[in-house]
Amino acid sequence: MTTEASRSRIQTRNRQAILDAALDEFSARGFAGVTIDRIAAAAGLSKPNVLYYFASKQAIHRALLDGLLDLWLAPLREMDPGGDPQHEVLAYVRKKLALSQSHPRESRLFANEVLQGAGHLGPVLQEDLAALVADRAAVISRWIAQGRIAPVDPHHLIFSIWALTQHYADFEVQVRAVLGPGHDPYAEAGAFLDMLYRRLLAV
Amino acid sequence: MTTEASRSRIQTRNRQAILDAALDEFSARGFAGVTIDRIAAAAGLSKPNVLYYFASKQAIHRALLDGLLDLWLAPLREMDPGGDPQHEVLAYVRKKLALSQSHPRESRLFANEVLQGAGHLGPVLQEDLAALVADRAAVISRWIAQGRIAPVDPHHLIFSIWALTQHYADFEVQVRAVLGPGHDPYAEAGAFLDMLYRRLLAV
DNA sequence: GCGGGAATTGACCATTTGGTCAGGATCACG
DNA sequence: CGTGATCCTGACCAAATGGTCAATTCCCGC
Repeated sequence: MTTEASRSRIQTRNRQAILDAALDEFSARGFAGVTIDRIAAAAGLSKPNVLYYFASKQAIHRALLDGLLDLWLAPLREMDPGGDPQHEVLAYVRKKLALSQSHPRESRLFANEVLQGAGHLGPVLQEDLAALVADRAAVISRWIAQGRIAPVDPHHLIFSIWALTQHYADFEVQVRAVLGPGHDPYAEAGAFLDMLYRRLLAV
Repeated sequence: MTTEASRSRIQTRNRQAILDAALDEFSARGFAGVTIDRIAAAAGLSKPNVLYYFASKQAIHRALLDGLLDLWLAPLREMDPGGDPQHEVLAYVRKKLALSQSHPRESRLFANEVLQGAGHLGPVLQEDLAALVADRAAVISRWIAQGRIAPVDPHHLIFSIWALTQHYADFEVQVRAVLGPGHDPYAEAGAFLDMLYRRLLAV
């Protein structure tokens, strides 16, 4: 097993360059649309050298996908069952939107993957993801039962947050085409979503 | 120019079979992930025969994309500026959700395309789409000015409708993984979205 | 500064794939 | 039925691509 510490400086640098280049490529073209040559060029390496660090194109893709779900779900994990319901949901929305803004490539990689049937993510989705959501949905249900937020379907509330926040990363070209220049999509989205969830959840 | 009427029965049938098979494939794997052979097999034809009907793989893809935007935007076009604001928005949401349910492949094809930079759709997006949205945003702004719905950013209101409805088609595997069996995602989504937009727009 | 493992590469290979083409089968129609 | 146009196919090609490998260069600890 190659541990993180056991890697030389060159290893670390080149592996990182490859993963970064690959994230660019895969998120913008999908798995099949990418060639190892492109990744190599973008990383400033030769093709055989890329294959010296990763066994195959698949392996690069997998390395990228591993851990992606963790990053993606972190904000949901951070939702505090003991906090103020309305504040917790709004905080989640804001964090998720910030994630779309700071990690649009990851968002698109994820979208590409799910869109195309989630081959590699499939099992993880049904286990980890479903479990986490079930847990959070239960928390939200409790808040509703206590009359602290308005009644809504907790699952679809979560879906709505995913859809609304990821939309700005995944459909960025469309958003920009529609808004035209001179707009800050994320700033406007922040205000809009804040208002939306305030009104939706107000008792 | 080959007009619709000038096509023989065989032409019509085979072109249709090819487009249908290609829609399956492209929506599920993206442009690069599809081979002409796969399309041919799915359509029950040989590869050269497919190329007898379409000049290239690109041509099939383009044929699919042409007209897609029209289908996609039809419900927005149907929004009646003279109607009741709240009813018009809710009707739009319902139609768009119904479209996701009845045409998930088209939704995913569109998502794939936009996600990957909208190469072919790009120009159309900036012209037709931007113009239509600008027009509808103006209508919504008027409704707000008249105090007939609550104040919201019209552009982001429209984005939210796209995001929330298309999510159920584009991320279907995720939605199903989270909900588990025994759920009717679209029925639940219909109720949820109805409530969401009622609360958002209530004066 | 040197020895050995790590890093890198040019050349190469097999397979896949988009696309062509010449000819054969089939159909519509007089 | 016959004939011309439409429809279809097997065989083929060139380019692209994932991946291999032997040989070479580089780097780091001694």
